[in-house]
Amino acid sequence: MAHYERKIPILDCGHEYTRRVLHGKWKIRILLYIAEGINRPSELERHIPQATRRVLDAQLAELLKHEIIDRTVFDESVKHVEYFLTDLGKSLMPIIAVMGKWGNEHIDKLRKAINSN
Amino acid sequence: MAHYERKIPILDCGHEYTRRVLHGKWKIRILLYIAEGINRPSELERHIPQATRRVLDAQLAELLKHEIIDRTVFDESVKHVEYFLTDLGKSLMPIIAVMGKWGNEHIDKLRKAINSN
DNA sequence: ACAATAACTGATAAATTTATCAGTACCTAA
DNA sequence: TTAGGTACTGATAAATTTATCAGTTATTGT
Repeated sequence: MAHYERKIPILDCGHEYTRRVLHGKWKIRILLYIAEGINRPSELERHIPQATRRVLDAQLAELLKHEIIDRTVFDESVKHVEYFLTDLGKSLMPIIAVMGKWGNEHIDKLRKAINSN
Repeated sequence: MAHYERKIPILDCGHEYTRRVLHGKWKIRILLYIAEGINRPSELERHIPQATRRVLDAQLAELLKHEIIDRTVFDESVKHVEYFLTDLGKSLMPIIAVMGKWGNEHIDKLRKAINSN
C-alpha cells in the first residue's frame, strides 16, 4: 500500500472514528463471520463469494491496522492464518448488532428509499 | 443530480442499509444539530464551517431521500426552510449516540490507529 | 512434474464520494 | 441600485474506495 497521504482529513471526534472503522463494504460481514469462528481468509472467501479475495485481504488489512482484529499464524504442515477480534473489536460488536437490528426493522422502507432514483 | 445508475449494488441486508444511511462525511453532525434545533441550512452552514454550503445541501438532500429528515418551507417575508427528524430519523439517534460513545471511549487508540501510515 | 490450496502483494482501472466554482431566484434594508 | 441574506442547482474536478488482473512463495497430494 506504500504510505498514502490522505488529503481530506478525518474529523477528530468519536463519531467520525467510529464511522471510519465501520466504513468498508465488507467489514461488518467479515467481523460477524470472525465473531462466529469463521476466521481464516480462505473460509471468509468461501462465505463471501461476492467479494474477490484481493478485496477481502484489503479489508482485513484495514481492520488489522485499526486494531479491531488481530492475526495468528499457524506454522503447521500447511501454514495458515486465523483472525480474531481484539478487545476493541469485541467492544464494537454491540454497535454492529444495533445497526443490524435497526436496518432489519426498517428494511422495506430503507430498500425503497435508498435504491430509488 | 439527474438519475445516476449505481453500478456497484448495495447489499440487501439491514447492516448495509444502516451503513449507507450513516455514510456521508457530514451526516452525523448534521443530524445531531438538527436534533438539537439547529435546523435551517444557513444555521448548519455557520455551525459546520469546514464544509461548503454545496456539500451540506447534497448531504441534506440524501438524508431527505432516505427519509431520515423532512423539510418545511416557511413562506414569510423572507422564505426560509427548516429540516426536522422524521420518526425514522429519531429512531436512528440512539445508534448515533452509541457510535459517539464508543468512539470517544477509545479515541486515543483510534486516532493513532486510523491516522497512522 | 503438475495441479491445487494456503496467504499474500503490486499495479492499475472503475466507481463513488467529496469538494470547488459558478450560477439562479427572491426578498430586505441601506 | 447595490449589497447582503435566504435556499438552491449544474457542471466538473479531486480524492477516495472498490474492483480487476496478474503475479509471488510455500506446501500437499497426484
